[in-house]
Amino acid sequence: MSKRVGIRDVADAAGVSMTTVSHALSGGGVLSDRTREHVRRVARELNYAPNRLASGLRSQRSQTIGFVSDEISTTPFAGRVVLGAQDGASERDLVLMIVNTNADDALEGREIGALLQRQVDGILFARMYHQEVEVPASLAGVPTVLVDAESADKRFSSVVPDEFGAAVTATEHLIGAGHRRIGYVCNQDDILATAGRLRGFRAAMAAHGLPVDESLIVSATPDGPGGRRAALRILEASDAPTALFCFNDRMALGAYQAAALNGLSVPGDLSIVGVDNLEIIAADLLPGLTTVALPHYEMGRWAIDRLHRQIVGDGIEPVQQELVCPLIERDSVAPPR
Amino acid sequence: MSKRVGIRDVADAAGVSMTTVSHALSGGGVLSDRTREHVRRVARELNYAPNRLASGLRSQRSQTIGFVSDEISTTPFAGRVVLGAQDGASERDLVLMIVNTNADDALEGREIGALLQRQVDGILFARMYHQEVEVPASLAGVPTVLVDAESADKRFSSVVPDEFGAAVTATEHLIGAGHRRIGYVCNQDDILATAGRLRGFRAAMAAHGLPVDESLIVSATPDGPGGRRAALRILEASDAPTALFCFNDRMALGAYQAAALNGLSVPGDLSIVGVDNLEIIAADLLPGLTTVALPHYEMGRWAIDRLHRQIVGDGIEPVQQELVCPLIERDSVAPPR
DNA sequence: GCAGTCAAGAAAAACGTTTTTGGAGTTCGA
DNA sequence: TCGAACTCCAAAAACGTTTTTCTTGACTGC
Repeated sequence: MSKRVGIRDVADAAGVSMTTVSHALSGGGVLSDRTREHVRRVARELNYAPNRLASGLRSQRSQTIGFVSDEISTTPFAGRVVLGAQDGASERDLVLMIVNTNADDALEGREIGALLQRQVDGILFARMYHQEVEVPASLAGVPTVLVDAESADKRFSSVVPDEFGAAVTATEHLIGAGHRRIGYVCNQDDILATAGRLRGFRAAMAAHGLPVDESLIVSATPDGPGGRRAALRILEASDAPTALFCFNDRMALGAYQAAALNGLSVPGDLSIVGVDNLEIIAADLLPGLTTVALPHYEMGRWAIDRLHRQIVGDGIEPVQQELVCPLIERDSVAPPR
Repeated sequence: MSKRVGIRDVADAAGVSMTTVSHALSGGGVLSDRTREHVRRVARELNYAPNRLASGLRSQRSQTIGFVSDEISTTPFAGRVVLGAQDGASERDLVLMIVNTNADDALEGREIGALLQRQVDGILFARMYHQEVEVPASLAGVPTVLVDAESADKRFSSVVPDEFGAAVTATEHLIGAGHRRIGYVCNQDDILATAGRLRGFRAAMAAHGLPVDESLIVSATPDGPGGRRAALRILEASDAPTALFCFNDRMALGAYQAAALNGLSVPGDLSIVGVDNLEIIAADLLPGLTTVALPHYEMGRWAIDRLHRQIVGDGIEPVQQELVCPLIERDSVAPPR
């Protein structure tokens, strides 16, 4: 392993100047096709790979994107968003620098500083649950796209799931199967997803002329035990529903347990639809859970695409984008008895 | 937002040379305490943050670590490893560049190249399931630590879970509760985890003088349906076991389903222990699943720590490290009837 | 009181690129 | 035929640091 091969070595080997090599490889400048081809071949033979630190220093483009997330840990969602962003980045020869802030403002400031010091060309500011955020002041001059998050400051582009549409899709799927009394296992946390899905549920019911029985809407913590408690409450109603729409798949898992405890079979006695398409739960449940997928991967890709255009293209207007949530049909929905 | 403030601005403002500023901030060189303090205060006032591209270019230290993973997507494990690595990195003022190879060798080569071009100081080469790997030739001269992976090439440090110990812990927990006939819901894939846990299971049984009934060891795909199938097979034995050790939590979820299908209650009629401590499954199951946690977070941290020492300290010997897997007790284990 | 150390800091070189400027040869219009 | 315009490429400056080398003055030991 001798010395790393630099642009100078390529220039010498090809019998041209460094300038010419740079132009030949980047496609810039005016060069005869013959020279360009020649240089490229020599570069390939020498296995030349430019030092991006140097090139970034000179050109003020590091070809690197910062990804700031609040918690990458507990859910597999984070991974999907990151994966989408990475795939998009990879296609554009970009690399992602990922930092995690543990929802700690001081740490967030430090980590963003670390990214800025490394001259990232732009930043993806991501949250793991769809929510409203305040964008840190340090990002003022930096191209930034919000992921699974929205800001009151509309100068930032953002991409979020269409929560309202997701709930409409799920509810209409149940209505389409013939259900008329439908319960909603709701999240008790006051986040944008909660409000959006509840509105969607009501809107879908209304659109089909179905009354919403408020006693069939019960809120709880958005996890298995919460779903179980909420579902049990709903099922003890005198006129129990034949179907349940659950805020997410973890709550749906709880609803399965509640059904089992009440001696109800899914989907025979009770149809269930979730949201998230949490592979690990939805596919492993018995029967498989019909659910509405959140477009995590797509959000990651969309965000990189947008960010990249904001960086290279000039004067692109910011956009607030909502992405559709597709229904994933499995076996937890059937016509009512 | 005028021009970015550089080291030259600090020098001018403090009335010293750039050299002095550099030394004052980095702690190197010989400077009087008075000058050092003065420069530091001025730098803070100006909000100076060095350009890491430039400093990396000159010092050949980018303060950046590459993280190469095969698939960050489907499991939440990846997130835990990354989080551990990030926390470790953050403490040392390092940043992680994360790339994903989708288990595609060509892409892997390209992505590693992208990292190397950006002059990462070292690389974490991670797999999402404990397995044997061939380290790409391009990493030959680069400080590298293997995470959740081992190589025949012992010049690389690596960190993996103690699979054997995990199985021993789980099995002994069941034996300690009084069980003597224990089934093993095994993974059919031939990966290191499979072999290690099976050996651990056998060793623990043998250590307590218990016979291993081969018909109580059934392999299947390592997911919910696989676990269900395997558990059903085991439970149809004439002399059914009173406890099941499952390769992972997803299979354990399948075992719960099998128990329910056989009218067995957990843990009254059947005790179950899993591996992974997949929060989403283990905590949401009813009853909560007792399981052995895999040290993903710890592996990430350990790897960064090791890598950092390999980078700064010279001539550190490579180490193959196994990390212990702690038992997480919930409610799926009880004495046999 | 003089060569030799030493402390403190400045000047300059270096890192590996990209970009700007410049220069030699060719073609072209008048 | 002469300058202008163009083509192709090279030389040099620039990016913002760190590191090496150099300078200056003060202090030692004898």
